[in-house]
Amino acid sequence: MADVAAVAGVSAQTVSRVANGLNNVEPSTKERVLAAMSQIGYRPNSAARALKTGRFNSIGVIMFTLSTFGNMRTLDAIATAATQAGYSITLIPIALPTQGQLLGAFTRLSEQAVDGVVVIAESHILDRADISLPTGMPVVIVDSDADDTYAVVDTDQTAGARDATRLLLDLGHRTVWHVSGPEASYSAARRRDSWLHTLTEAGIEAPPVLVGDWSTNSGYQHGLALVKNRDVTAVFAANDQMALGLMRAFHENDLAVPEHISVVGFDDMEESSSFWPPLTTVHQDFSAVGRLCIEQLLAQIDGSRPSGGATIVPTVLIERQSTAPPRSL
Amino acid sequence: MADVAAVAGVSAQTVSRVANGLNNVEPSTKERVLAAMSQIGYRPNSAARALKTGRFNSIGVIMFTLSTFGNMRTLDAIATAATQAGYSITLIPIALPTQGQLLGAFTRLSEQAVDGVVVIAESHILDRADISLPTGMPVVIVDSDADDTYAVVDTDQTAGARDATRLLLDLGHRTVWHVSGPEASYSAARRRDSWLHTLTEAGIEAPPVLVGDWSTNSGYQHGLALVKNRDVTAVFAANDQMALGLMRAFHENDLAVPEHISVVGFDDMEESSSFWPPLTTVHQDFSAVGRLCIEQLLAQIDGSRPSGGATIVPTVLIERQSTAPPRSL
DNA sequence: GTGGCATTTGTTTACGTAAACATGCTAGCG
DNA sequence: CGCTAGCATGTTTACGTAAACAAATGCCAC
Repeated sequence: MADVAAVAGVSAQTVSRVANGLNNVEPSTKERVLAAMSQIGYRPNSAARALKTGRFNSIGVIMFTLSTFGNMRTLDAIATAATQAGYSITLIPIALPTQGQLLGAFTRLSEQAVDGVVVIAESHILDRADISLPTGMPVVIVDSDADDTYAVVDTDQTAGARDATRLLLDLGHRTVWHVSGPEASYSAARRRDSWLHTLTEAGIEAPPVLVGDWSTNSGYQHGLALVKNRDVTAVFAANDQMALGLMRAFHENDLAVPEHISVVGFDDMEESSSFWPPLTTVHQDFSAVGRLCIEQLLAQIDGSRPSGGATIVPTVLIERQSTAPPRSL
Repeated sequence: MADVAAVAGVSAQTVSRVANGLNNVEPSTKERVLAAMSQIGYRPNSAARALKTGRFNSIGVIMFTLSTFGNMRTLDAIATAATQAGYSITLIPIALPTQGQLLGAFTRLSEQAVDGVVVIAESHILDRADISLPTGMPVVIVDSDADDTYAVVDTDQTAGARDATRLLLDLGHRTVWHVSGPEASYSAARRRDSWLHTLTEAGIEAPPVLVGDWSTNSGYQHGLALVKNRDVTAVFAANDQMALGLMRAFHENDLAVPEHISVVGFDDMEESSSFWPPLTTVHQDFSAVGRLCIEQLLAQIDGSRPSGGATIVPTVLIERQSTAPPRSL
């Protein structure tokens, strides 16, 4: 900066003003400074700027895995919204959600240059008392328990699972089986609870929960088991990938979907409409989740909003061709 | 830091030494400093540290979209590898790969606190003379043209597409149709060229290229058109999603896969083994690509390696149930 | 014509840290 | 016993920037 100032024949402060686009600079001076900048190849030093202003213009995102569809889409939306607001994204992935890993990530993050944090946790781990973010750091949590201290943004898992279950009941199925996500996942738990509640409310005793791990293969394995039970006419899978695995198992055993068995998923991946048959599923608006995360976080950062409270994004049930009334009707 | 020093009764420099884990500190002193740190809740200021050391311990990633399978997997691998090496990831997404957007991203990045950049470009845009990274910034490019100036890491698109095409020819198909990725994509171009070359080499005149956009739906649309041409017995799609769309169109029109038509994809998504039928495809090792990116970038950062040169990651053809000899055989 | 105000530019300072250098102390050796 | 080497610790300084304050100029109203 000093070099630029020397070339342009002005003070460093004036260079700073030009760099920051302040308007109280004579146009001719500004031009001279800009010329000097490009001549020298001046690049502002963000470290120094951050040191001075206390702002980093960056948002940290802690995730357990990028490799699930929902997390990826959420990250995409967060990144897009953050970029539009002039923030960049600092990504801190955690391979295994062990406590040590998480603690490490938070420590790292506290040393990182971020103005706020989005945690895409998918588990109960945040409840642990021994884990804490640096005091005063704005936080928004996605897809996890809501401690009142933190702001939470999430899809309406409950309504989505209820709609999926009801659809199958309304079609005339006597009961609905459920392939859930893993035990540790909070959204899996909520989908399962809502499914259970919907059945109970209808006076139906629920069949045992089939616990999967979100993967296509776990759906396939449960599908192979279900094939042996000819009473099964309707299955609600907690995500589209497991629904796909189920359908593969059914196909391989000559059980037609939806003629013999109806299948409903959750997520509405881009591919789901091209599965065979096209999958009836619960659409999640990941873009809205990401957008709201940034919105809330920025509000916390500029101090215009307290940290607590939950924001729920509605779901939409998309009926395609994997659901039909049971054959006996 | 000054507060910590005061509480511990030492100088700020000693606090700094403790914070950086230097060993030339008396154990008792160290203990006192650590106690003072946790009492005060001291967090090192990364901006000041970066300002002083010139190192940010962060790697920038410029991407056009997170929403393709390959980009997401690559990012995941990059993030994992970077984290293990003690670096965090700064993400800069670009919604539309227009020149202005890209320029803006590079400008932003040059102001960001990064020690190096990975560009996941998927297009020719980098060739533009008017776009340049800050001089001296280490760069690795994935999935794009190789200007000799930059290091490039990429999947062996050519071998993958050749293997896919050859498989179909070896099964006895008289020709192989191709649904390509979008014009602007470099990897799409290479897969198409390799398909074309393989056919030509076998003395077969290639059918017209069907240009898709990676999406399931574009595969579906081309599939609907292909159905009308009963001569088509084999299709190679440039990614798994388009292959899925193709199969949907074939199913809807009672063309059995692979009995009537064989389909091969590219990518080997997790879901592909559960498509109906399970998809024969070309497996890409995205983890290796990500790992190599970071490896090369870190080597550039510590100065142990010049910037040029390409690294190619091999592919593996995975035969599943979407391919078979043509019916006439 | 003079006082006051707005506008542009310059000067000083501090952000939190780590490198470079300086100091003081202890131990080991002849 | 005195000298030096080595180690723990302290002091000074600079990284690049922007806020706060100061100064210089020009303009307007009375």
